[in-house]
Amino acid sequence: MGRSPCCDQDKGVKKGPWVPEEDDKLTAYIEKNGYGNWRSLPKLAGLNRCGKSCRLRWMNYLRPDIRRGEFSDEEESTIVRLHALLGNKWSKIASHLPGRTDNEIKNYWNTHMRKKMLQMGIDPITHEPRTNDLSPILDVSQILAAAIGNGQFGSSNLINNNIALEDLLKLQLIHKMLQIITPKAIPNITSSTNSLNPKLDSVVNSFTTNSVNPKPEQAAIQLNANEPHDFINQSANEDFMMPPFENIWDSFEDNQLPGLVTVSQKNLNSGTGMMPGYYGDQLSEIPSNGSISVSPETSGLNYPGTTQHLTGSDVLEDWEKFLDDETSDSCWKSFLDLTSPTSSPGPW
DNA sequence: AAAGCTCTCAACCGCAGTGGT
DNA sequence: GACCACTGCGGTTGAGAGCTT
Repeated sequence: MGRSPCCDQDKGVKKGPWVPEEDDKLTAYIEKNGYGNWRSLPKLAGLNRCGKSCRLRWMNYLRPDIRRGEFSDEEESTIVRLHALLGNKWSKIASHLPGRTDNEIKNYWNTHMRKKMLQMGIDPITHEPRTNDLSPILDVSQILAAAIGNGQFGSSNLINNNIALEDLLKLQLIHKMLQIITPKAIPNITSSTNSLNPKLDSVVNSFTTNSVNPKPEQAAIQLNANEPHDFINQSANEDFMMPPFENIWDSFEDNQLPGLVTVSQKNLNSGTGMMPGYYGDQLSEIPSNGSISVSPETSGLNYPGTTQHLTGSDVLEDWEKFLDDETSDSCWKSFLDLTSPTSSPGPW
């Protein structure tokens, strides 16, 4: 429509907070004449304001039926109900709350109720429980990052402790998977440790990219083709630094996860233990329609014991089975024990 | 006590909708 | 149907009050 703003032709009109004299003038005029033509009202009322500003002041502040003060519990629940129904239609919500203005409700929502809902774990937009609230899992990652950062992994303790390395890799794996599922909710972990030990890095890589899940010892032997290294029996005095968290994973291509890290003694011995949702060492993304289209032919890999999944729910079912499976039971039990706040202190 | 930070909310801005010509 | 005037709405801003360090 290309219309100029209402105040353009009222050059020199006052802006900003209203003073009591202005309020009095506006109130007196409207009480005597009523309101109708906001554009001409300021002149008639003797105000150096634009009509829009006068209307807003009257509607949001001076109107005699304005109700001030705290919102009652009943008003709050009405707002929540109506917001769930109408969204940010503040004027419509206000029409159900006598004496409250759209501006007041909007402000109250943005400053109080939004916060309250977030604290309750409810998404203030959808009014659904927040499914992306992964703070407990993030905490695990934070523990890991802190452990790496404060140097607890910077000693040979880790090297002499396969359990610790296993647990570390489990954490990494979970973190990476969560990043793929909800990349926005799971940020990259940045470690304060910047010096990357290429030896250990290659160990971790061979560990995690090997689809047959080698024992840590085997991985250590493969550490460097040109320079075989006794990783496990490395001297306690040798300065080993854990690679920054993200470096371990940056070596993988997008949407591609490594083969499963050894998860239990049983798996260790059998060399099995593929995670559901994997096609060999390829993880296919679950598209929005829930169906997956990766064939073993295209991936070139097909491992015994893995299922071909057609839908996202298949993958989830397999995950459930995997998590319930006694073969992985000990792995997850020890992992959960390790990360539980009530557990005895772990390797970090 | 003072400086810095956070929070609140009145007011502004731009745009969409509506009705009149 | 095109244009214009006006109203109403929702997002955003910024001054000042309150709180923390």
